[in-house]
Amino acid sequence: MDFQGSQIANGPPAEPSWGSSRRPSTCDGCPVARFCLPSWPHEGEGLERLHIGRRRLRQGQAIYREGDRFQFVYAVRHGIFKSTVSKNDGRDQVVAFHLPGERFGFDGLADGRHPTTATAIEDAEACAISYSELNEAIGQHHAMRHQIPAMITTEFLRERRLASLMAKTPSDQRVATFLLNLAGRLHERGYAAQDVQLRMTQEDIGSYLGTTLETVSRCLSSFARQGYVAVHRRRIVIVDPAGLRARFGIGSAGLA
Amino acid sequence: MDFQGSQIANGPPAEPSWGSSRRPSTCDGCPVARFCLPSWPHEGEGLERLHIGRRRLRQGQAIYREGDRFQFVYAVRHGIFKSTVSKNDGRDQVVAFHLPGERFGFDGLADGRHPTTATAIEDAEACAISYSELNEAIGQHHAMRHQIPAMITTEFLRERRLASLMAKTPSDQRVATFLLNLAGRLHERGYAAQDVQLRMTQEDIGSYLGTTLETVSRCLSSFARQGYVAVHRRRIVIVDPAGLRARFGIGSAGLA
DNA sequence: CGGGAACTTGACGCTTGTCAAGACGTGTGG
DNA sequence: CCACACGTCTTGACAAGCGTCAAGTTCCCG
Repeated sequence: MDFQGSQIANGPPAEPSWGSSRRPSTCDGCPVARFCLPSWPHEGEGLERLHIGRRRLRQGQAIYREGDRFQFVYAVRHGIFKSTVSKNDGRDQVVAFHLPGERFGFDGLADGRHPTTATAIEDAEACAISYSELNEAIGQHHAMRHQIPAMITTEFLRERRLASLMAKTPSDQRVATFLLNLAGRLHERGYAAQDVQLRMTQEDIGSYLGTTLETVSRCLSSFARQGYVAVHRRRIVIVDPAGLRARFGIGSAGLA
Repeated sequence: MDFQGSQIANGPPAEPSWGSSRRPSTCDGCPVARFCLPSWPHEGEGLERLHIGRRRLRQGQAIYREGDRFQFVYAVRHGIFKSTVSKNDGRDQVVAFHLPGERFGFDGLADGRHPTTATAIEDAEACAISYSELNEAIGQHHAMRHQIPAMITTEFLRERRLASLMAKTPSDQRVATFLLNLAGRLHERGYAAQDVQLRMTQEDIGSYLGTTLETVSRCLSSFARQGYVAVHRRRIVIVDPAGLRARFGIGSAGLA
C-alpha cells in the first residue's frame, strides 16, 4: 500500500458542502479548507472578494526565494513544502515543513522581504493570497483584526518549539518527537495515525533537527529493532506509539 | 567601571524632545521610545489614548507565567527580561532575552494563553499595553494594520535565527554569535559596542544556546586566551570584534 | 538494464556533557 | 568588622554521544 492507496483508504473526509459561496470561490471544494479557513471569519464578511491564486509546483520548485519581495501569504492545498535558509557555509538549513492546510510566508512581513526560500518537496499546490488585500479586509472586518495576528503567531510558535527541542536534547528523542508530531499532524488531516509516509529525505529531516542523515537513519533503525516502528524505506508504521512516547517522555504536544 | 558607570559614560543619548504629546503620555521622556515606537504611527493617530501601564519588577520576578491569560503586550523600559519554557524534565529553557526597547508577550496571541514565563533577570521596568486596545487601534488607524503584524513577525524572526543557529553549529561559534549580537543590540541602544556587561548568568546563556554553563565558560576563556576578548567576571571587553567575526564566519547579521 | 539518488551500516575520533573540586565575589548575621 | 555561607564561575578528567568518512545496498527512473 503506497501513499496514494493510504490516502484513498483513510484519506480526508469528503468535502463538506459549504452551502453558500460566502468564501472565496476558489475555496469551495478544497479538501483542506477546514484547516486553512477556520480562523477566518465565515459569514458574510466579504472575504469572498479576496483573489486567491493557485500555484502548481513540481518537486524541487521554489514558490519564493530568500530576498524575494513579500507580496503573498500561502496556504498548502496539497503536497508538502519546506522553508530553508542558506547558511554561511553555503548549505541549506530546513527551518519548517508545511503540511496541507497549513499557512506559510508570513516571515516576509518583518521587512518586506522573505528571509527564507519555500520549496515544494513533492509535486504540490498552494493558494496565494495577496497580503495587501488581506490587510484591507482587516480594516473592514472586525473579527479579522485578531485572526491575522493569531494566525501569524500560531505559525511562528511552531518554530519556537523546534528551537526548544534542539537545545540539549539527544538525537533519538528529536527523531521520535519529529515522527510522532508528523503522524499527529497528518492524522488531524485524515490520514492514518500510525502509518506515516515520509515525503522528505532523511537529509532534510536531519537538517531540520540539527543532526545528520546518518543519525536519523540510525535512530529509525534503532526504533525498529526495539519494536516501536516498522520501517520500509520511506513508509513508517508506528507499531507502538504509546511506548515510543513513554520511552522519551514526550507529551502529546510536541514539535509542530 | 561597572555597568552603571558605563551607562553614564556611554549611555543612551539624551531623550529626544518629542514636541507634541501625540504619543501615549507615558512614552514622553522614555529613553527607549525611539526603539519601541518607530514602527507605530506617529502623528495624530489617536494612539495617545492607549493606556500604558508601568510594571516595576525586582530581579527574578515574573511579569507573566506559562499558562497565564494573554491580555497585554510589553515593551522593555529598562533592565533585561528572559522568556522561558519549562521542559518536561522540570528544568527551564531560555528561549529569548528582551533588551530595552524590545517588545515581548506576543506569544499569547495564538491561543489566548502565554506559552512562556517572562522574568526580569535584574531589577527592571516594562510597559504593559492592552492588546484589545491595540487591536481597536488597528481598525481605526490604517497604518497600524500592517505595523502590528510586522512587529509580531520581527520579534519572532529573532527566534528562528536562534533555532537556525543551534543546528549543527559548534558551541564556540554559538557563544561568539551570541556575544557579538548582544554587543550589537546594546550598541544600537547607545552603549559601548565593545564593552558588554552580561546581566544574565552563564547558566541562562547556556540554556539559551543549547549548551552548558561549563561550555560557555570554557569558550569565553578560550576567546580570552586567543586575544579576542578580555573577561573580568561579567564584564567582557571585545578587543578584536573583526577577528572574532572572521574566526567564525559571522556576518554582521546574527542572532537577535 | 544501467546509473544515480537515497538509505544503511560500520569504524574512528572529536566535541561536549557530566562529575567534581576549588576559587572568587557578595550578602548576611553574629 | 569579621566569619561564614551561598551563588557563580573556572578548570580538570573522563566518557559518551554523535559527526565524519567510507563502503555497500536498495530503490527508482530513464
